[in-house]
Amino acid sequence: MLEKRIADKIKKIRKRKGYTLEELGRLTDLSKGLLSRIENCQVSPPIATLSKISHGLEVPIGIFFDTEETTGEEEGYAVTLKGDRKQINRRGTTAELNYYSLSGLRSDNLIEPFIVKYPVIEQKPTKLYDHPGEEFLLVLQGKIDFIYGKKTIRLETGDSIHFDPSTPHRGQNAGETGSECLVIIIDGGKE
Amino acid sequence: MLEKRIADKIKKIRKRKGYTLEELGRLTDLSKGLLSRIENCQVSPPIATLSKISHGLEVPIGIFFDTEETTGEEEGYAVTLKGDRKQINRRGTTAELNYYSLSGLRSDNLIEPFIVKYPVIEQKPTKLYDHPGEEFLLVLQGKIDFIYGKKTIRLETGDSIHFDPSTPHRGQNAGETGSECLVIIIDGGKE
DNA sequence: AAACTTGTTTCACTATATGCAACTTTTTAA
DNA sequence: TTAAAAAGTTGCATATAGTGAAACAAGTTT
Repeated sequence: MLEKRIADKIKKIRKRKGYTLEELGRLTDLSKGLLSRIENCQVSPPIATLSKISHGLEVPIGIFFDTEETTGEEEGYAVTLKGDRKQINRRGTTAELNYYSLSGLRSDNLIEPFIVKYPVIEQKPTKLYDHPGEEFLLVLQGKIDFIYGKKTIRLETGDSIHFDPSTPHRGQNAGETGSECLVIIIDGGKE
Repeated sequence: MLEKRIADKIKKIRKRKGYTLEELGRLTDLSKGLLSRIENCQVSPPIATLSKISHGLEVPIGIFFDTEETTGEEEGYAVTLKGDRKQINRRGTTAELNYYSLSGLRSDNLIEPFIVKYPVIEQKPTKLYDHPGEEFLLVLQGKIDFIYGKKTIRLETGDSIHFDPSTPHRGQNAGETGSECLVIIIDGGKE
């Protein structure tokens, strides 16, 4: 029962990361045969083995033992209804901008989606942000002046931009009404 | 290291509950000699054994693992104006669905953003897709029935879902009018 | 002091996890 | 449709976890 849950999780995460048994075997220093038997619940691996696997998959070992309710999280998805978006504070973010997370998934994910609402009136000039990874922005409502390095790019509703966020950047409202953007950030590997 | 932490926790809880090794042995169906070796970190017990211990101590097995340190987490941009979206064909995609790429960046990127337009009338039942990586979908217009494994999830305009695409999935229009979704796909590491 | 409790360790033995290689199944290529 | 390659499974030999009993080394109690 417990082993079954753990086995399923290992397999799911391995698949999500696109590894074969052999590749995970190389990452964990375990034979692919053993990994197969673990995923098929034919053995009860010792802690040391489970630890190797969690390292190979780059997930905290604890998630194998979470007894979380079987919401979508267990199944591998997380829905965020329009009215249920949670306001968040991203590091380095002014209080004036409104960020709403679009994902309830846990931290071992690549995608970090949220909605940013830009008020009509721009307060004090916000500073530019830069960080590793990759970023994508789609204007859902209103229009935006997107500052990227030394350039400013006008983006209207429906326009989008895909860019390297290591260049200092930020958006600011450009219309008579407030604007709304979908933003996707991907962490560039590890920190 | 990990075993040490677990060992210490077991011993601490056992002491707190006032059990001797022999008593815990009776509760768990394990020999006191073994329990001693586990507490002294001389063996790496399998999950099954750890499970017995957690039951005997009446604690959730997860607490042995709850350290929760999250491991890891040119111009460089490409704008796509609303009218300039390029129609594309994704592999394994029926011709009936309309895909529009949102990125002009070169191919070594993580993010693959596009717009999918679902027609009102569903043609022949499309087959489900599965692939490694991660996926995010936001309904821009209309409503969608999102099929994920054996579940079907109704998503209205503004709703979004973040999910593991290794489970077979697909969306289909659910309203009187056509629907439009933003979809972001991330390749799961290797190719 | 002796008797008792608790925990550690040793021994021979059994049960199970592991690596390796052979095998079967699935996927890809042609 | 085949043949070849890749991914996954399984059999076997070995290493390690697990058992029970008993010996040992503490610390308590009377």
